[in-house]
Amino acid sequence: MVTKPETDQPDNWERQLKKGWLELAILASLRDESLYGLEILRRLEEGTDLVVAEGTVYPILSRLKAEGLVETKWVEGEAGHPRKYYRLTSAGRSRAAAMARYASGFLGSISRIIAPLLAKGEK
Amino acid sequence: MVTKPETDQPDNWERQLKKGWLELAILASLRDESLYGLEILRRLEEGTDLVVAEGTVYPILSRLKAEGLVETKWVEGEAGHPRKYYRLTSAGRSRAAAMARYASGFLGSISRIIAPLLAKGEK
DNA sequence: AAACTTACCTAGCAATACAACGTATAGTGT
DNA sequence: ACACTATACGTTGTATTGCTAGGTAAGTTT
Repeated sequence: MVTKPETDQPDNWERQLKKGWLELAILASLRDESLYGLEILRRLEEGTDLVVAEGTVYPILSRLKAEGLVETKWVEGEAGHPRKYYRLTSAGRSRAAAMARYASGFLGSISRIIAPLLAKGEK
Repeated sequence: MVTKPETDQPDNWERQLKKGWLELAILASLRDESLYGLEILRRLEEGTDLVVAEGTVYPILSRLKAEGLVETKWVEGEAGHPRKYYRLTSAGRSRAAAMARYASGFLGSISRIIAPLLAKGEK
């Protein structure tokens, strides 16, 4: 019989809270400059709580391209493997702005909800 | 040939951004009082941007109970159908506090990310 | 030429949210 | 007695997401 952890994924909910926000984070990281895949990944690790794996970022980038929110350009040289640089399209820029506006309201709601839970004494 | 909307679900990403946060919102709504299913749903509609359907709330409540985060009590009278009241357990209270702490940091990250996107002129 | 590094990509799986249904109890109208 | 409505709880199937665990490709180092 295998000792199988039943509810022993104490940070499962952490993963779930991040769902959907990666798309916004990636679009936001491309606002001012073109970046390539792994570079985006590193920006997210440094600047946010959104630590992700490669297998997470690339599918999202493919999706964004399929939706016409970003466009790509291969660049050779500089490094071993050629890099695929991603750039926001105008549609991507609009989407990023719309998501940011929605997110702003959403964050306000959540802030109000969790305020009482953050009071000292609640552990 | 069918006229099929390709990327015409303009608010699909809205749904995705909410993923995972309902659990926190529900736990938070139960902090001070016991509520029953539909009452929780109405609180969320009034107090937050988290407009949800019944088919969304009940499975989550079942999950929370299975995890031991809430406990239930049937109450008859008052209304037609007996109501199932949900109450936080001590484990649920701890979880709510932990999620709130994590969420607080997460909200900060997202705020920093989207700040440039909210500047006027971005539409 | 073998090993390492950087970079990109692709199944298959688990978890979530939702629409659309179904069930149960009580009250109201005729 | 019968249909109708309102309230409340529950379930099934589908679409979407993110992740683990692999694989491919190009160039540099030893």
